[in-house]
Amino acid sequence: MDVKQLCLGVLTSGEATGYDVKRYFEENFEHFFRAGYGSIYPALNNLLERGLVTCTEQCQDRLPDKKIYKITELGRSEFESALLAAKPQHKLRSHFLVLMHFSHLIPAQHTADLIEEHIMQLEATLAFLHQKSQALSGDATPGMKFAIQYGEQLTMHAREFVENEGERLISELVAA
Amino acid sequence: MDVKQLCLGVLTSGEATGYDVKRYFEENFEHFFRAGYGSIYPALNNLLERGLVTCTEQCQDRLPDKKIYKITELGRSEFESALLAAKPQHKLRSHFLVLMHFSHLIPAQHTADLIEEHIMQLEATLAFLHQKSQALSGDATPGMKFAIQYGEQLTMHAREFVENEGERLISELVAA
DNA sequence: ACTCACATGTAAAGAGTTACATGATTTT
DNA sequence: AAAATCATGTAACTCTTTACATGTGAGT
Repeated sequence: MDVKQLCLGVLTSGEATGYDVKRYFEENFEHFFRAGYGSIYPALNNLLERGLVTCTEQCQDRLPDKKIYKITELGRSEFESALLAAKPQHKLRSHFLVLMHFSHLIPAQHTADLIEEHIMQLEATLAFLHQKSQALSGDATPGMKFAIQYGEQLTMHAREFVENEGERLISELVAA
Repeated sequence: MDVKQLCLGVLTSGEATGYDVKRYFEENFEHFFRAGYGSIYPALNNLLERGLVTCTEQCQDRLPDKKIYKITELGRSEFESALLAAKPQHKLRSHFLVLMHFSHLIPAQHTADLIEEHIMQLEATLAFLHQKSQALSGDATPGMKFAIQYGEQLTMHAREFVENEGERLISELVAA
């Protein structure tokens, strides 16, 4: 499951430009898989070379040409194989927790600031996912709902933990 | 916050060999930051070159020589600066959620298997963190406890979510 | 005047993972 | 007899991030 395959996956729900694919990533995968233009555009060209997608160039009045990508039958079966072969990895990479682990080496105020910043980030994510979750339309599949609600619930619990235990942590650091 | 800096951080709590550093990663950072020998050994050599650690070679009877690394004053201040400069990123990368998002493209049974596998992984992590959390000794700092308990709590909530909503997801997929 | 949305890409650098390579000792 | 623990490292590969490079149109 790399960016190439994810782009293919995005294209299973319809034609899209590289720009559209990026937006799809942002709107649906933001909390568990991110990709920038620097990996999406090369990925689409790679899929094109391998015949997994086709590309139609559409000239636009004053804007640059659009390249509209469409998945082929080969691409669709390739994606389905990839789904069946993929291992369900699930990994957190948190500098925030690294910093908390070493919080005895920094001023307590700095730790407090980091915690507050982290809570604000969690709240932003939560606001986004909550709105997504509320706006789930009929064409969202059960799996898509599951992925969004997973993010929503877990982010909620993370905020709760960090709010409660964060305060305790600060007071213990100040006391010491 | 890369592997080099984390190695430096590990060495703030005492001398260690590359092997020891790896073990420290496994026992303390497993749920939020992982590193293999392939990044740890080169990292330690880099720190040595930059004078942030010193190295004492200790011959052993029948085993290969040990290289015992120790942080220098320069290393210590470098690490503290790194802690102050680090951004508290916190990112999940989940192929599991990708697979759930696209679960309408695979057999319901496969989704069920993936969910079960994920639950088992969560339970393994939970068992590990729970034991860690229970065994927290007096020399664990409040920050270290925070990082472990964060993992424990969030993994617990994740398991709860996946157990409940996973079953609902499967039944919705089967119905469709 | 500035920023956001639209639109596409490349190149270089940085980071991490995996496989390879070696070998003794202890435990199962 | 096999696997786990101790112990170090390299090389190739994969992957991602960041910066660069360019430009219009609409809204504030």
